Amino acid sequence: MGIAERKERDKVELKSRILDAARALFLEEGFHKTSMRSIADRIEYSPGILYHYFKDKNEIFHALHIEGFAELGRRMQVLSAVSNPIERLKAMGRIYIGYAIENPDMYDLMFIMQAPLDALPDKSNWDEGENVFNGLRLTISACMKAGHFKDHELESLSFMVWSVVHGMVSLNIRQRCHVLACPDPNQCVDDAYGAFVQIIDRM
Amino acid sequence: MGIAERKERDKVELKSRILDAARALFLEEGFHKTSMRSIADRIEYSPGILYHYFKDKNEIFHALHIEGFAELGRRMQVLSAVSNPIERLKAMGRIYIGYAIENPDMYDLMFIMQAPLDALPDKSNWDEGENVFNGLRLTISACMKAGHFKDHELESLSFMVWSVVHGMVSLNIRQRCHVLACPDPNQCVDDAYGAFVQIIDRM
DNA sequence: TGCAAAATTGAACGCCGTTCAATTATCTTT
DNA sequence: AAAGATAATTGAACGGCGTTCAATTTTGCA
Repeated sequence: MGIAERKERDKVELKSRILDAARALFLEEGFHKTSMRSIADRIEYSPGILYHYFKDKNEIFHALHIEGFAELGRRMQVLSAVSNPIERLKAMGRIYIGYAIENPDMYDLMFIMQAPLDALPDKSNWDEGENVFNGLRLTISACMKAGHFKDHELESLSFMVWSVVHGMVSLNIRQRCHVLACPDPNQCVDDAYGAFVQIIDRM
Repeated sequence: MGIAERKERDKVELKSRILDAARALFLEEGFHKTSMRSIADRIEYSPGILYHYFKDKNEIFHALHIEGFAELGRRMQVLSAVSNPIERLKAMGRIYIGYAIENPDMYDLMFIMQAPLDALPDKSNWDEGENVFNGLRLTISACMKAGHFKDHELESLSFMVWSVVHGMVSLNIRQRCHVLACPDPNQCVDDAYGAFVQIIDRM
């Protein structure tokens, strides 16, 4: 039955063409201008077709947000080469921040917007986020086993570390950093992360 | 000219009735369900009237976001009674977090959403945010004068501290905290802030 | 070739923010 | 008190949105 297989290939192909169009529009024009109609326009199909491949708009953006996590995970892989857990933790932060600064819209989709989460069957099952946070948890756990962060609790400390980096980049992405004296947003984040690293180094 | 004054009063009154309706809808139903039509419905006027009192929807939400900052500022006033700068800094964080947890939608509007900023004539003039950040800056500056945070730079450290608390509450508000072991969001934030305070206390 | 099944369409529904000519209400002047 | 001017208010209309679904076209098979 080669035909059924070819049909399956066609379906997969159109699905990925839809995602290509959605991704391009999202990165070029932003979330609001990426409408179901504009996606359909770009692939030269009628709007209705999108609903045979995705339940709704949220599901399309959920798929895109998974791509973002795949890329972030890829970047995190270099960390396996860093054996010192404290160095690994610091490098992890730099990678996280680097991804956010280089892909602000993707970061926004992954960690700020509601859309991708609304496509989740069960809200407490955000696997993509869980993977990233687990990486952080493991690294901080290794730091503690190596004698750092005495008198701290793993979970709270992990969440606090995540909060520092998320706070910095999300304040930037959502335009709240004009209150800072430093005019260059990237510089602000680098400096503030530097201050955080300095603190970590003394723990 | 009592008539002109009464007319002025009427204008102000209707304007605040519009804001009352917008505020109520926003807090009851969220941003998306607070449409110009639903606001107009609630005050029993036609939709067009809103545009004689506000330039657009963003301006309405800008006005609401100012109310939020007024309340946050009011809460911050108790800090003048805390003379020890480190204690003041720690209390400031608790007030900030408390406001965010008790008014998640308002916090979202003030520090996450784009709408209120899009009503700003000049994006770099976000006075409300600047006031809050200045309070933080001054307190940290006092801490440094008292001998804390040696080898740290005021601006970077202030931004980092802001990032910690903003990160914690915004990850909560935008539903990214289900990855945490602790099931109660408030508890997570309290514990993570506790970890941060513990670090500050040793600096 | 004809028929069932699958893929695709595009009009329609009920929303949205915004605009503006037309209408109504109010104040001023005679 | 009437008429005219001014201000306040209306509501229909525009173009857009996400989504649905009967109708149509395309495809695979007997």
